[in-house]
Amino acid sequence: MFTEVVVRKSREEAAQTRKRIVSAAAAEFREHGIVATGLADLMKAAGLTHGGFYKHFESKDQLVAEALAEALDALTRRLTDAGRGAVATYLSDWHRDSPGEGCPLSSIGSELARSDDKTRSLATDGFRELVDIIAGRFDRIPPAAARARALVAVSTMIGALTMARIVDDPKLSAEILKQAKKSLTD
Amino acid sequence: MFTEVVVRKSREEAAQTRKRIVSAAAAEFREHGIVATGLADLMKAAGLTHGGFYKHFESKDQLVAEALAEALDALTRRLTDAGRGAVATYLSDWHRDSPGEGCPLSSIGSELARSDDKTRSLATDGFRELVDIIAGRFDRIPPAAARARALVAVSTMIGALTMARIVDDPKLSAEILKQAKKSLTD
DNA sequence: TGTACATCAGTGAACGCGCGTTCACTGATGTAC
DNA sequence: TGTACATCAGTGAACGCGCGTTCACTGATGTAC
Repeated sequence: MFTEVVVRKSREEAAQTRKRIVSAAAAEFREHGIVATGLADLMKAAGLTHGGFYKHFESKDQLVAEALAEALDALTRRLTDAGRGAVATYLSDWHRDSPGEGCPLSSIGSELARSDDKTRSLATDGFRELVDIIAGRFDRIPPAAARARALVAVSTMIGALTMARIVDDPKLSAEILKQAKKSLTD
Repeated sequence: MFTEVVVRKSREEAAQTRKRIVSAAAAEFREHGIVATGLADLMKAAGLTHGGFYKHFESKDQLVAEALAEALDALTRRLTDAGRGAVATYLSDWHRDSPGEGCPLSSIGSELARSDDKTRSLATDGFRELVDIIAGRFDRIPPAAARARALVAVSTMIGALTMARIVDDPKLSAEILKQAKKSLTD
């Protein structure tokens, strides 16, 4: 009969709660889409009730921006760590099958094009960083040429991953990833 | 019989109404996203009230499928007509600035990956057709190699168009389209 | 040091609203005889 | 042929539901003295 009605957390715990919400959002948005994900579901995924949301964020849009930033940050770190295997990592079966943990430019790309200024600005920064990482792989050609090639390579990676997920034929899906990998891994 | 040959006005009008709804949906879904587009808005765009929707369709999902089919059909016709200019047409400023009239794989790509079987199957067919059209451009190499190259080329086109729309820097957006065009138009 | 009080993270009900879907109804169109 | 009836596209109200957001409240945490 000891129903715990309210438990006020310390400030440190509150900061951790905030991070938990952002992480849950980063996963849910990428998995189910931004518009299709409700705040109540999101807060539940973070282990909270929906009413507390506005103690941490001003609006859903603000959370979208922060979740995108976290997702992009995790991606660029992962690809930087992968080094020469960055392209292969991006175009892997694991990445295709784990939209909730992968590149947001692919999993919510068409929704990002319709998002607000802050979110699009963060997406732009993330894309530029991806281009830089891939350009670093083309170290035998001049930087300007490497950047130009990387711009196309990243576009190919994003398009290929998106299509590999849309397509309902596993063989075609595998072929898309394989050919894209092959063409980008001279 | 005579009555079967003679066009019955009301039924013909109903058939036209149906087409108008599908066309309005094809535009609205591509412009604002599938989930974000309500049936009431859609029917209004087609000049009707929302109640009549289910006289023509079983569900929103069925309309999504038909609207996607129309959008893909218009795209493949446009690119076929463009001939050698297919890639340039796809990666044009006009296409970037007209998501409601262009390629659905780019404008609603991430939503299609979460759509039902019928819709994903249609998207798969559309993608295959695009690959065939682009493969036709590579007529100096063996068909199998041309197809492999086209698979990557179409992925690049879709990824580049998606990113050109997301990015908030007009110069970067133009550069994405330009470099993708350059790399695909040897 | 202990005590009084202010702060504020989190709860759960409630707000107005729009969603996809259903339904009774209308009235022009199509059919039967 | 005209008349009676059936059909059905389209209307507009209504359904239950979930949305983003607001709010009164709780009670542990943090602060002042």
